[in-house]
Amino acid sequence: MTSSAGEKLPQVFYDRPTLTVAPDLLGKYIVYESAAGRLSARVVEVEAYVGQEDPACHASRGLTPRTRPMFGPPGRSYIYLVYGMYHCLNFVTESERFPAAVLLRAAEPERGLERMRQLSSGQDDLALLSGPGKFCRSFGLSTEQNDLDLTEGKLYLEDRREGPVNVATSGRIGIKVGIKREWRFFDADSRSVSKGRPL
DNA sequence: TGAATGATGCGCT
DNA sequence: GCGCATCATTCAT
Repeated sequence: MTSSAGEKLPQVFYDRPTLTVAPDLLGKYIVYESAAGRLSARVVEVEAYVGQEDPACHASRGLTPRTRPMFGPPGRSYIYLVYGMYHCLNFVTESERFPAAVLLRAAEPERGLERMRQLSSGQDDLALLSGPGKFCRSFGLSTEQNDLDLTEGKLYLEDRREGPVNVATSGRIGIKVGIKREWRFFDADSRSVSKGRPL
């Protein structure tokens, strides 16, 4: 195939318990073959949103047009608009009909830095992808990329078989319910994790 | 600390 | 159907 160094993560990677997939995503590479060139970044911060019993999960209010991707098969994208101006990218996990996903919160830029600077002018390179909204803006992602197959198309994750990541956990950020659950996972050695509440 | 900014979904009529 | 409170955020003041 045309893949470079890494291996595209297959559907079985996503078809596992969300709390297993989330920390496993740290150290993987998100790749987007956009019309303006190839963008890639190393994932350093994610959050898990698991099922209808999780009050912070969008799916807690049932199946709606917006949340439909989460109820679909694993290995697809779920992108939505938040606060009227920012987009958030999630990776759908677990089997079809069980709504769960991992929110990508931060990454370290790798390829396509010029393009990212163009899309998010005025940011330090290190801050380009340090937050869910910033990530989508710098990658040029919007609801047009919602519900894409991450195992087939231009948006996907790569495993480069890096060494183990120093995984740390904390409560999730920016939500009012379900805060007790320590379902935020980040690379403790990365300087690119998002701001937000302290640990 | 709060303003920007708009789709979503709930609770009414 | 219609209106309004709610938001998995960011940046400027």
